[in-house]
Amino acid sequence: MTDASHIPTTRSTRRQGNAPTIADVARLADCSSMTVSRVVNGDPNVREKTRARVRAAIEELNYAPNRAARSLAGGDQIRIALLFDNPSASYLSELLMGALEEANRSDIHLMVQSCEIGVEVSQLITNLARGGINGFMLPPPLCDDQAVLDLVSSLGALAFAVGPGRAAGSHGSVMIDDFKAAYDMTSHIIALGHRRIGFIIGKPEQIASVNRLKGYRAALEDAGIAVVDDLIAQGSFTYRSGMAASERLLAVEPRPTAIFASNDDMAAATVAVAHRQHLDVPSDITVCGFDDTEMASTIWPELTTIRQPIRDMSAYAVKAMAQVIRAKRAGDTVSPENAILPYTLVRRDSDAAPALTLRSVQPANTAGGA
Amino acid sequence: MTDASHIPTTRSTRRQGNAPTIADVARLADCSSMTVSRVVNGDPNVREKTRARVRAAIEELNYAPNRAARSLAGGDQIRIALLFDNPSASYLSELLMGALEEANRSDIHLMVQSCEIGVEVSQLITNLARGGINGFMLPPPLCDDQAVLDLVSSLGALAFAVGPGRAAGSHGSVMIDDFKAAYDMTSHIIALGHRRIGFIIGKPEQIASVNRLKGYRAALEDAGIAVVDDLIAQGSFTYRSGMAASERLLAVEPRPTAIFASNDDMAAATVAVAHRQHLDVPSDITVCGFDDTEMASTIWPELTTIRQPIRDMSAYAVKAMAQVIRAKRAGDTVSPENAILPYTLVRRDSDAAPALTLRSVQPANTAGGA
DNA sequence: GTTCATTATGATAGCGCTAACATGATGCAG
DNA sequence: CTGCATCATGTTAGCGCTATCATAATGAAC
Repeated sequence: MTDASHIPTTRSTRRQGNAPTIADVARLADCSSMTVSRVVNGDPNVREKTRARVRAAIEELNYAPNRAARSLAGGDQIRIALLFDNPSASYLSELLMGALEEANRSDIHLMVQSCEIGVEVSQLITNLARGGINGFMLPPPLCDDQAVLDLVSSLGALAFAVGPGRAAGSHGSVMIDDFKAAYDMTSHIIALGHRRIGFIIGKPEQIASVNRLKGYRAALEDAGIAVVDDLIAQGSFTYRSGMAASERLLAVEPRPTAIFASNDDMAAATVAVAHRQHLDVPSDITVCGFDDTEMASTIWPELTTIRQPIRDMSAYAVKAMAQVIRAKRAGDTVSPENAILPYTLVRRDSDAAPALTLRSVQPANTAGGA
Repeated sequence: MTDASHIPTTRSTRRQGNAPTIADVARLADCSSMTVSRVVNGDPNVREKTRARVRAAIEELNYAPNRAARSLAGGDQIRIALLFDNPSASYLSELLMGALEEANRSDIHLMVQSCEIGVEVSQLITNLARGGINGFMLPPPLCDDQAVLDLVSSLGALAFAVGPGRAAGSHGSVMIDDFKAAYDMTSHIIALGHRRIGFIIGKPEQIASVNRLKGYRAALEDAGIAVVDDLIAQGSFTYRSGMAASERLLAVEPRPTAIFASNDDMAAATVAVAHRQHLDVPSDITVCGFDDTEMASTIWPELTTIRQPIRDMSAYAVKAMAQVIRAKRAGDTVSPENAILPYTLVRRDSDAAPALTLRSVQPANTAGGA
């Protein structure tokens, strides 16, 4: 038999699909595959004319680079694990969407890992880190756990907190300004004309809770409204706790005309309790939430709330992590960023001016408090 | 300069991290990398002794195969797009978890794509298919859209429906038996002693709605209970529609002692309406839902509902799609399966025996209906 | 036109793995 | 002990892409 191995077969045995390769594009554009690669990756050193030819060829063949090959050849594959303990579905799906999208875009291998917090976590993290995970993306409550953060660092991996209570130093983080958001929401309620505004605190262990409470207090003080302790009730972010807290709040005399809960579940519970007492929302009482979870826009009336850009946050996290990891590999020492992303106050149907009293229409920025 | 290229350098220039490769394992286990590959992939033709040595080496080095390299070399890379339009977060996150996990396990490239249903979808699908996507995983409402299904098939890709109203022929599907689930739930309520059981129908376009209604009717009939049209109200799966429907139902005289809503949002709305009318759930009225979304276990009382194994369903879908795609490539013609996965009736705190009447404790399988 | 710096393109060699084939070891019939 | 099937292992050649270096084309300066 004669040697036929050098005859250029269009498709080798091992080729599978019919997806065009970089070589196909190169052939059509009459250049080397390297040039195609340059065009695809935006290398500036390609003549405009060549670039156009390559672009046309890509278009014609409907070429898309093979990710596996790319990351193999590229060499600096980045592996990030997204660990989560918080089972809130709406939070999680937003988080996933942002992270997946960015990971896909930047050819980053993203592992999604559920884990129960506790003893197991450290084992899991250790295994993952030794298994080649370069970075850990940590949403709450994991990101508020210093032990977890330390463990990740000690394993030489990068920890990145998404939505932590406060930005810590050594690792990176993205978050919103909880204080300012709560301040804004409270100010919004005040601007509506309310003076007796109840507040439901979140789980005390989560630092965000404290910041939100502080924002509420600061807004009242800045508006010259006395902070009444009876109008502040402890909750724990659950619906049940929101029911108990709002029952307490609604029993206070005179009744508050607005209640600002530290998250949407507790706000939803407040609406339910108000309804049971035949109080209309918002004409009898304004109820505002925080987080803009699915609950907020499901119930009726839909809640005015603070929207965290969770999707952007997780996308940001992935991008920032990749940057840091690459820099680390290159030998540079970059200190990871601690970014603050903008929130939005989403106004829906659960807030209104208080019913009885229209005294002091202006924001009342004048007198001192109690 | 002398040729040094054959000197076995431990790390070439292009190696990046320090992750061990198959070659490292082979060296340590004193065999060829091919043998390691065989062990990793479970090829039976490896002597037990060798296998043990390789296993030990893998353990020692903490070796994990490089996915990119694997799928590059393996050749038959499978690319699946998960298209979704339904923005329900809890559904989505479950769906994602299952799909991601399975995709990860089986080295399948999963693309997650949000899309608005309508004109755009066909463009998107066309682009994806021409861009090398082999299969489309379609949750509702996409999977009930025959045009979408047809388009995917016509592009030579595989369509796979997750939770469609009915199993269609040409493409694959996973679903639960909506009829049977609704039948079971209704029977459960009947077994509790209820006779006047209201039902809230889902969106009429979704085929599942019809099946659930049929299940409800059948259970009543089989129990010898007359189906009363006044006790059946149309909803559309939203909270708002659930409120309107349950208000109608609760106004019927004599009042139903139980209401079975076709999904959890409408059931939650029913609870809210009942509470507003100072009806206790479940002592005054039993309320049951369907789907076991996050809402079901958030509100108080937590809802008795039907749990779809969404995670398992999406994992199943990925696995089944991979199988079919591989078979197709191999030239076999497999007709994709239409699987029915088991649901569970999750009993929580929103159901109880009816208050006043304990007549007919037994299921009453006797007399004919109206 | 030569020289050098710059820019544009190409050739080559892998990235880490597995398919396909080749070879070596083993067993068992004759 | 030869012959042949069977099992166990090794060799080789890619998968599709990019890093790296080499080379060719271009322009600016002398």
